[in-house]
Amino acid sequence: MDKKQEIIEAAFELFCEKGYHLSLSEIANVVGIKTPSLYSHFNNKDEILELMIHEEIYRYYRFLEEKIIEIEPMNIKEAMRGLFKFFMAYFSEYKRLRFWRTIPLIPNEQLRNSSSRLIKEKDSQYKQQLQAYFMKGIYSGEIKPDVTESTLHLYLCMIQGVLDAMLLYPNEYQDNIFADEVFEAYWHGISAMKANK
Amino acid sequence: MDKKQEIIEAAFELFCEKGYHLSLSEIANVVGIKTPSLYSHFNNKDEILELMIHEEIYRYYRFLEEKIIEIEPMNIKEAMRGLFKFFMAYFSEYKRLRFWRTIPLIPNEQLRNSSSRLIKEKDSQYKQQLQAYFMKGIYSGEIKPDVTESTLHLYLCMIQGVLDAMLLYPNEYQDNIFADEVFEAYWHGISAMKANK
DNA sequence: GTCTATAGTTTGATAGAC
DNA sequence: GTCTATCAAACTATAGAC
Repeated sequence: MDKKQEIIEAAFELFCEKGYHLSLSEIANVVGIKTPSLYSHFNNKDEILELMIHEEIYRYYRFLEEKIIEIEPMNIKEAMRGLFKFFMAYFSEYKRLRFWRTIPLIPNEQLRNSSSRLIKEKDSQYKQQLQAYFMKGIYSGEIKPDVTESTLHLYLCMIQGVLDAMLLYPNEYQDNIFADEVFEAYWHGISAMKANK
Repeated sequence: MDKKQEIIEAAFELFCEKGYHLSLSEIANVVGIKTPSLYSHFNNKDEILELMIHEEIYRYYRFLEEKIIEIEPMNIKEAMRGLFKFFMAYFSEYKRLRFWRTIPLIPNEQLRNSSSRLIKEKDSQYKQQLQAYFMKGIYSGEIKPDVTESTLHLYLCMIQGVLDAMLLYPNEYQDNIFADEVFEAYWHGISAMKANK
């Protein structure tokens, strides 16, 4: 494999574990070279981190876009459940949870900002698509007609909240029973159906 | 003021900003002494951090317990809204948001575990109280009778999710309009009242 | 309790041989 | 591209004078 890519992947693993303060010597050790050799591929530490972080962000949103397309033909409940399960599946790898939670806490302001900005851009794109699906669910009569778009925000908050629980209680929320029940509680609140026990 | 306490408070500020890798020289600088003088008050860096972190955790849950008692006589909607607003008020100080989000990511395993354990203990206590209030709301007819206790988990997830948005988008979600609307969307889903638009 | 001086380690980064 | 040798800086921590 390309050495440059190997370095980036090692940096990813270490970043998930140690955050911004991963050391170049650890990276070099993982890929089997000495620290100064890293400088044949990158100009400095931040360049490695920036490339690695942006790569994972793009990768994640590529997955998400695929999923968004996949759920498009479904009815709104199955679509929202499917997307919910996508998040649970992606973040069932604990290191990914740590990766995303670490980004807003990066001490290097420039790197933190460039990463946060990229996430915001991508976020607003897929949320617009989601918004459209949601409205369709209201028009089709699957969702109660009197819900506001804040109900979609509630959905997204719910997802973040479940991920938080998974971060604070690793091992305990792996089975996803907790997550599934929270989703059902959410759906129960917005469903137009009366007896969907 | 007690020098020891001054050190702890300086450590808190710096921890919120830089996480575990705050340096002793920065702490010493803030409180106006030289680095080695810190060792007259503490045995090592981790001891400062552990004391500081545990102190803030206790402080937070003391506030929370007070609030829990305060909302007890209210009807369930006002109680849940009041508690929600408590979280928003406490975490409107950005550094506190960073403090709590940093804890699960502390690289020092021992410190991370001792802190996480304390949080879990305190969490389970207040969640039991909250559970009791919630059930009361169901029995009193304010909450739809067919909701499960996962609906309470949804409430807690919602709170975490709103805080996440505040962390990723500082400045933008300060006004709390977003937060209030999400709460209303939540309540709308569980309220027994039909036309509470 | 606070200081100066200092030890011992690790870090990110560079120079230059091969 | 990778190495050895090396640098300057930062870090936690200790010894010992006052």
